[in-house]
Amino acid sequence: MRVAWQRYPCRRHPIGDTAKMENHAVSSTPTSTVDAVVSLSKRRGFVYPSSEIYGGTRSAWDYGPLGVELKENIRKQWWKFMVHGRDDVVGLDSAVVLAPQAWVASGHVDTFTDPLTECQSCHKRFRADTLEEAYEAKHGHAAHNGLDDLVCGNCGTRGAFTPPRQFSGLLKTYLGPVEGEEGLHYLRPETAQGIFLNYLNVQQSARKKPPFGIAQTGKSFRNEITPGNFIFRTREFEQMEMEFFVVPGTDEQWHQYWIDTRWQWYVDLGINPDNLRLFEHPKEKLSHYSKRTVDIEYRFRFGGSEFAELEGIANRTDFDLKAHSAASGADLTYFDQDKGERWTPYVVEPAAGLTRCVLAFLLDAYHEDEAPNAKGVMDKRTVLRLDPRLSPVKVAVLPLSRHEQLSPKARQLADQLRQHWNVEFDDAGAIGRRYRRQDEIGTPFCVTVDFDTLQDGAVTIRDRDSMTQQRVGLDALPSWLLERLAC
RNA sequence: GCGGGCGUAGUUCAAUGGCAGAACAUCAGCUUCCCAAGCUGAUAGUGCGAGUUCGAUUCUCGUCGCCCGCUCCA
Repeated sequence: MRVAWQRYPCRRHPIGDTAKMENHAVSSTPTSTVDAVVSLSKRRGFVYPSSEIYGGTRSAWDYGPLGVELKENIRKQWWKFMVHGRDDVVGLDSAVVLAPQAWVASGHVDTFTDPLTECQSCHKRFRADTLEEAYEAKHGHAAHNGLDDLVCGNCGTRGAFTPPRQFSGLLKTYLGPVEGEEGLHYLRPETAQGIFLNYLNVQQSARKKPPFGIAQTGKSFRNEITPGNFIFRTREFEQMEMEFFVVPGTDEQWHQYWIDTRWQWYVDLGINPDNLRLFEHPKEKLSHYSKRTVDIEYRFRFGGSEFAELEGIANRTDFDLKAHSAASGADLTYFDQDKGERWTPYVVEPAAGLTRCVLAFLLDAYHEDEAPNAKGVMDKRTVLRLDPRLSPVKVAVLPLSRHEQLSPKARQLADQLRQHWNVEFDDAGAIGRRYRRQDEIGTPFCVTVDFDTLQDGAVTIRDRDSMTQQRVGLDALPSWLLERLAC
């Protein structure tokens, strides 16, 4: 009944000395960080395969007790940074199912539908429309017999293409009592359009004038041909998007501003900048709405590629507002009183993948090092060096033993701290083991109640990163923690 | 969707056409336990479904899932 929790066969990017391991690709069992994180995720309750007891489903993964904390903490930090921390951005939470016309106007119904064909000789897949366009460009006329006249660019076989199949990236659903074309709606493939549809509402009710932004987080759905790489590409995923409306002509400066600002966000939350890079989309491959797009990529170290997209920062120009204005008849222009002009704002969009962020933060935080165990022997220690703002559990309260005097006292302390933070109480097993358990899930502080506590009213605080201990009085404990857990 | 590889406790691995084992992890208990300590005990598995067979975890087929490639781009 269980989904096979198979290790990635990728042996190219083991932990530690990559170059050394490449020379020994056949030796032992090298483990990539992705492997280790996938395994940890299930074991400790960050991420599970969805519908596992039914054999699983490719479309999604489920977030367990620790995963939901991490995901929500990332969302919270994004919102704090992008909305609460700024005077020029406000929030929104629009519906997942919008009026279907919105997706026609936005271009998604057209551009998310690709006629795919496959060469029966070499099984390589192509978009039928681009093949036909290429033929026409080369020969000056359309192919008389359609795909049958075309030669496979990969293997050279002529006329081996299958009839094109329409492949839509949009997930459909049917609303209303009768399942029919009248009820056809789409699940949003991006949260952005909900923002554009509410542009006028927000602009007027929040009394904002460009430059200003509207931010929204939430689920989006895409009928990906091939989901994969753990939670990197799924058909159901979560986004954190902000549409920033600016005066035309200032869009390029704002675009650069958001590229820099978003980069800084990741670094500030602990991502190693060496694992980040920018990727400039080639002009000919830009999305239908974009004038320029720069991705922030993270070194995920998947089998096929080192870096992959974490966030895309696009200059969407006035494409969306103009398209919705034309299709709906609504006037989405802005009247500039200073200039006495009416114009349609340009839009700069930092669009991040929340679920991708979960993976990036997990991978970047994952460390294996050595620490002496009780016998003084060096032992493997797995530690998630998450920024405390992101840690699922902020404080673990651990009685030194299960002695009848310690556990109740520790429980009491845990209940007290729980009013401020997500706190875990654990009295099962040896103290060293419990420290290691907390290391593995990234808990920054462990508070130990011991026999001295009963006398002096103080506890031992153990720091995850420095592996140091210090004694703090119970009265001073909340403020001590508050100072270090600014969240 | 197509091609290739893979599927045994939570994890890492054994074994077998005839009762599926271990280690670690987990849980319970003992120990004034500060970095996965020790002792005792317990839970737990052949992804799912057919077929061949007296008997299938093992052989065959299908299916589901994972990995690689085509593709997708938050």
